[in-house]
Amino acid sequence: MPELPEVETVRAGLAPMLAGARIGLVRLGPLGLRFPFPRGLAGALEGAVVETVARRAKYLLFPLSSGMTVLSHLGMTGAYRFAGRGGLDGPTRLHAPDPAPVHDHMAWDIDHPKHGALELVYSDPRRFGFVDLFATGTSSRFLEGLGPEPLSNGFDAKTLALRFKGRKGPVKAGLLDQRVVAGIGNIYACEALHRAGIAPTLPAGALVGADGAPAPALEALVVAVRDVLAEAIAAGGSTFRDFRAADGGKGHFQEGLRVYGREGAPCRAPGCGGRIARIVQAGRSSFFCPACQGPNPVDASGP
DNA sequence: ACTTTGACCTGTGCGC
DNA sequence: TGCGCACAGGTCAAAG
Repeated sequence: MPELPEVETVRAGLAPMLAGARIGLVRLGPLGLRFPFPRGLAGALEGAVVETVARRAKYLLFPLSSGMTVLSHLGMTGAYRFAGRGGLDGPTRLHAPDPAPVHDHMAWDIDHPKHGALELVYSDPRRFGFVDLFATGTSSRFLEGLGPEPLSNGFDAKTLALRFKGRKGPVKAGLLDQRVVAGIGNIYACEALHRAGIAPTLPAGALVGADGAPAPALEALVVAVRDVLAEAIAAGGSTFRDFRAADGGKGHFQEGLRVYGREGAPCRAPGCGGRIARIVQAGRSSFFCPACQGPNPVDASGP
């Protein structure tokens, strides 16, 4: 489910309640998540103060006063919510989206200097999420090799050209490769390609000139990626199916989606008149407009 | 070295 | 109404 804008929305929702809070009792479900909970997780959390709530790519990071950092990935269906401590009558529980206790897998009692005693609950029906624990200042294996943050200065056409050069696979797969650029998922890959007018099937390497310089379309793609992610963050993410922010609220960027989930609907590009198509690439749906995307922007000046 | 395909799970929505 | 199937925002490991 959650891509960078949704994870950022979760981060922003957690931070005011969690940063500065001291963690009390930690409860971990017996099933674990995608992987078993790391050994020592509860011990690292209990008694520690959460220093900040940070994000890298689609990962949430909780650096603790104990010198450890907890990393959390939401998978497809992971969600955090706050509840009143110890039962159904806490005030924040009222905002929770229909709690389904069988899918609650982790809960932290927390004590915040301003907000008092609360419980932070992680639920994840499909259990594709996972948690890691590492010493602050070292790294997690999940963070190794990640590409640049797409909204940072480290992401530009030059660095993208370096990673796309010679790549024969489709540009859609290139955008989803977290080593190329970190945080883009299926929705925003489709949206960015549409905004840049690039067919998802175009080989990534076709956006790089023989001299390694980025083609104009690649410059456009960088702008499109930054724009769509920034707009989605401003809108609180996309609640396509079941994404919920930590306060239980829905994002509303799905209204701004131009291709994702719109198979058969008219293209929203001004004056286009095409219809959105869906194809499957690498086992995942790609939505695009055959009329205004590609098929081959780089060869426009070719033979 | 690279790219594609399962596998991991549960829930939902659709066609029959 | 009920059943079976396709599909879902993720990543990793194995197979090509």
